[in-house]
Amino acid sequence: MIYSVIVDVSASEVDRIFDYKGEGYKVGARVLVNFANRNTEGYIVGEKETSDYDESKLKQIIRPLDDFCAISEDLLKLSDFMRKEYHLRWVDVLRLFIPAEMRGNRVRSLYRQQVRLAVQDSLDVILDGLKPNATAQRDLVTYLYLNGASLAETVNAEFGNSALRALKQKGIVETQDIVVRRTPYKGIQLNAPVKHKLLEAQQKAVDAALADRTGKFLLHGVTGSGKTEVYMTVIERIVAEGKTCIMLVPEISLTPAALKQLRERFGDRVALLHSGLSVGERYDEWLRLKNGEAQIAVGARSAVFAPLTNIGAIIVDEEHDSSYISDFNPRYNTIDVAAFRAEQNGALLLLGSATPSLGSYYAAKHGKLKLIEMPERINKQPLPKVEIVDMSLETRRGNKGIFSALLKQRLAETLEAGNQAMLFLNRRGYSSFLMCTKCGYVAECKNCSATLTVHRDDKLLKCHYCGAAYYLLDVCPNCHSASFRQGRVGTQQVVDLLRAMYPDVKVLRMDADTTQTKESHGKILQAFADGEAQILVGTQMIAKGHDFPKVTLVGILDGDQSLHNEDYVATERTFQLITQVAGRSGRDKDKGTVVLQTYTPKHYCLQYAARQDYVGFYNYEINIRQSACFPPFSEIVRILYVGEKKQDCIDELTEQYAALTEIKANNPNILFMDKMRCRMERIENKFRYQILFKLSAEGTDDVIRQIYAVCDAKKRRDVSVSVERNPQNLS
DNA sequence: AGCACGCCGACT
DNA sequence: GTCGGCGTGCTC
Repeated sequence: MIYSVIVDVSASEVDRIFDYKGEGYKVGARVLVNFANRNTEGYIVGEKETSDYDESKLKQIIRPLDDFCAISEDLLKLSDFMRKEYHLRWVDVLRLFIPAEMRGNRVRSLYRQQVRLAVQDSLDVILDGLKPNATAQRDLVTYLYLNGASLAETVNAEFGNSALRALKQKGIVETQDIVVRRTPYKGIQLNAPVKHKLLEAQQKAVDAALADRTGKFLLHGVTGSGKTEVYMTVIERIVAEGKTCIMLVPEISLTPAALKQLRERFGDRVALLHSGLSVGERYDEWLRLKNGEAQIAVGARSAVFAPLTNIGAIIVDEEHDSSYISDFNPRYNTIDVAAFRAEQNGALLLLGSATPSLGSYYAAKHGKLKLIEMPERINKQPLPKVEIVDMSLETRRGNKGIFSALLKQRLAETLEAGNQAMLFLNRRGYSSFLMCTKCGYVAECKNCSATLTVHRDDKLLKCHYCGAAYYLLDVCPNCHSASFRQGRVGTQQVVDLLRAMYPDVKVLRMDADTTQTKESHGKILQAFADGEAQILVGTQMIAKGHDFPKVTLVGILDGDQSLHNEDYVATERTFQLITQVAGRSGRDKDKGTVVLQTYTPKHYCLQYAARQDYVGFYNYEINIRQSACFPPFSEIVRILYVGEKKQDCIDELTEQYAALTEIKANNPNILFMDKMRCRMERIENKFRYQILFKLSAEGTDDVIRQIYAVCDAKKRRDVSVSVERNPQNLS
């Protein structure tokens, strides 16, 4: 038999099928092959009788790499869809489907010695055969008789290693190597699951979803409306029918509390797939899904590739979350993938959010998704009151600080009442730039076209694009003046200011700088939940999914920040962010308030966000999108040219632009096309240029294929050309 | 991606 | 003379 193999080398030059000879392999299996004179791992993606290549020159597959077929037929089809849809290398897609450490044999199953009785006799008979003074041996035998087979390490710890050795020699016990599964969070204390009676709205939502087992649904439920319970009930029902489920959540919301709840509810039937697990744990959880020991996969976006068959439901929580869009290598949209898998398996797809993405809500409005609404909070609690503060008025009144008078007042009240506050500012560091007041010099990164951010706690200037760090300047390198002006306030400075204002109040900060290690993230949240601090200052990572009952005040320090980007999604993202941050306030009995500071208090986005009026915002924004012809009324495509040599990038772009101009000439689906430098012309010492397209919303498959073809024909080895469909940021 | 092959500059 | 720079081509 001849097998089509994709070798596990991520380079476009070898991302094509190579034929090998072999016998008895399964399509989808991982194999070892000799490629270009060295041994390489590969994936079998097809089998055939004859090869187009000179068959006498075909090499033999060396051996299989696993004792199972790593990639199912379904997933192989999905990989084919993805590589075509997103123009990805086949290997890069296949690599998504298996735990990373399986490649290069860096992880394997964990084996442990198990001890068991080797004889069938009754306990008395066995004990009779042992000397009365051999107490350890007698105890061990009794233990095994009562408890059955046990791990050698447990037994040895209890009865000593010599007892085991002696019994083994006598043939009374035997040992055997067995696979033990590494279970994540084994230590957590599980309580009996709390079964909430579903409220009417929840029951209706469940019924609606289960009424069509192959339907695609958008569940729009305000924060606190109890969506999680709906997901859980759907999963329970589907699993009871003998099918499997996938539930996707933003990585950040997989808190220990959420995991505990899942384990309590579903026990061993759930497998967790996320970055917090150890390598071995992740592999074992994957295997449990693969061989059917677990039926429910829960995890961040990559869990959409869970090795399940017979999937009955795929649930995507917080479907608007940007983490579902992988924005580099390999780029894909998790929701598209989920929809494909759902269709492939005849499963139901349930997308849920309090602030659905505009595209999803539009799809729901036009019948492509079935809309389920849950407009009320569980406890009928009012949503927090949002107070908008006009910061320009504040400045005119002489307050040049970052805190408005109202925020200071609310903060004082909150602390007075013994409650907690969260302050949100989507800008980390101390201040956004450093400028010499005398000559106007601004500190810039030497690898990127970016200004450097001041980081006062480690006395550094940092580049937020490439991570480079420089010593904080005492004097201007240009004119030697020692007087500097600082840019806009960042989280570090907010903390400093708060500490100066309230010397006795504990303040925690959570941003990319304070969460560099894996656990630090959870630690900060836990400390805040435990009341170790009264104020938490953070970037958008504090916005999602955490439930702090004592928080009664949320301050949004710079509500404008993300609003006035040239990006067409900026308004949508701002709305989602503010709604989410605001949702952190007053989750318990105490009523919450939100102070929203802005220089544009009349902006519709902020007005709707303040009223938590999603539908109002949607109607307004969708009109803007329509009149400006932005998604979902069109598709934005960008081709990105990146390379170390500026002229090479420009030359490659120019040539391809010429070819594309011809395509555009007779293609009405290309509404707009232009070439330009990127907003960040240089990142990490590489130059960046782009061609931007606006395509009509429908019937663009053919255009896309032509664009891909032009890109594939690139001539320069050291210029990378990539295509992004609906890119999330155009930096 | 790697690696071999091949063709021009400055060194013991 | 030759060691080694990196441009180019190939991998079933």
